[in-house]
Amino acid sequence: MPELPEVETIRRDLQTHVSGLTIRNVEVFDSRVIAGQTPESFIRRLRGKTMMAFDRRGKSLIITLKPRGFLVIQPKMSGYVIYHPSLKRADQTAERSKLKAVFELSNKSALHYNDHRMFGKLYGVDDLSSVKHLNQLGPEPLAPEFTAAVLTTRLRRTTPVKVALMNQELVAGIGNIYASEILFDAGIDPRRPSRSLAPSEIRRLHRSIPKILKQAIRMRGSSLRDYRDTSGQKGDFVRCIRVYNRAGESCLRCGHKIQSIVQAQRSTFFCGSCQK
DNA sequence: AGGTCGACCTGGCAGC
DNA sequence: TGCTGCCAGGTCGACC
Repeated sequence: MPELPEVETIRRDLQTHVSGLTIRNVEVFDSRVIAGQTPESFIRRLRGKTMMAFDRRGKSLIITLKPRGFLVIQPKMSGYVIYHPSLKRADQTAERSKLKAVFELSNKSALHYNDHRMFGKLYGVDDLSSVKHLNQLGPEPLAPEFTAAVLTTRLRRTTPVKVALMNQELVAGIGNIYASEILFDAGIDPRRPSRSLAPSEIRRLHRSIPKILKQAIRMRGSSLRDYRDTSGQKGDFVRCIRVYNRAGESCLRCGHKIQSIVQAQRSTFFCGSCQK
């Protein structure tokens, strides 16, 4: 799915294009994307509300509504949001089979929520505390509070460091691509128990996390398959990827073959020579 | 407490 | 040209 850099890209785009616009109508094409309520109650809750602020927590987008309420979008593996400056009929979009919900806005523009695997969720709530996963998220890795000391505490466990980085309760927003890329950048073997990292290694990791995430945000994220930004464009970070999905290819730093292993049921990619 | 595993879904692609 | 099996950016709950 969209990880932190992709959701942050969507957030910035929406803030630019639809801030202050009112949701005139909502259409839901598959009720499975609506979390915790019927599509009818979701629609009732959102209709007539004005989108005032666009925030991100981890991999979730949080839209603050006026006079009250929030729209939370959790795209998971394959969700993304497209902004259509002029209203289009749903059946005229190229994304028809992926289109799960349409938000018609006050200036005749529209937001389309696409998600072909349908793991993603849309929440319409009055109170953010009712969105359980948001309350369990660890610190934001780009916030000043995310210090090396905080990271040290968070990594005090036996879990392999790659698995720990992907645990949203320890740090919010890092997924499978960026966990591998961050560990390559820091020169740390993903299989190491996270508590075995020396202070100097934690400091390296602590520098690599924002470095890679910010670089990915500048490149507008990674599009391996589904992900698109709000104008339908692919993210460019794929050009900067050094290990993810490169099993058997040469390490761009040392020339050794990139290895692939499975950790916590997810593929991990690393260079056994550069990462110790 | 902390780890692993199946489940949730659809579709693209490699290999036969 | 099918068909089968595997794989995919995430998370949750059941189990050990």
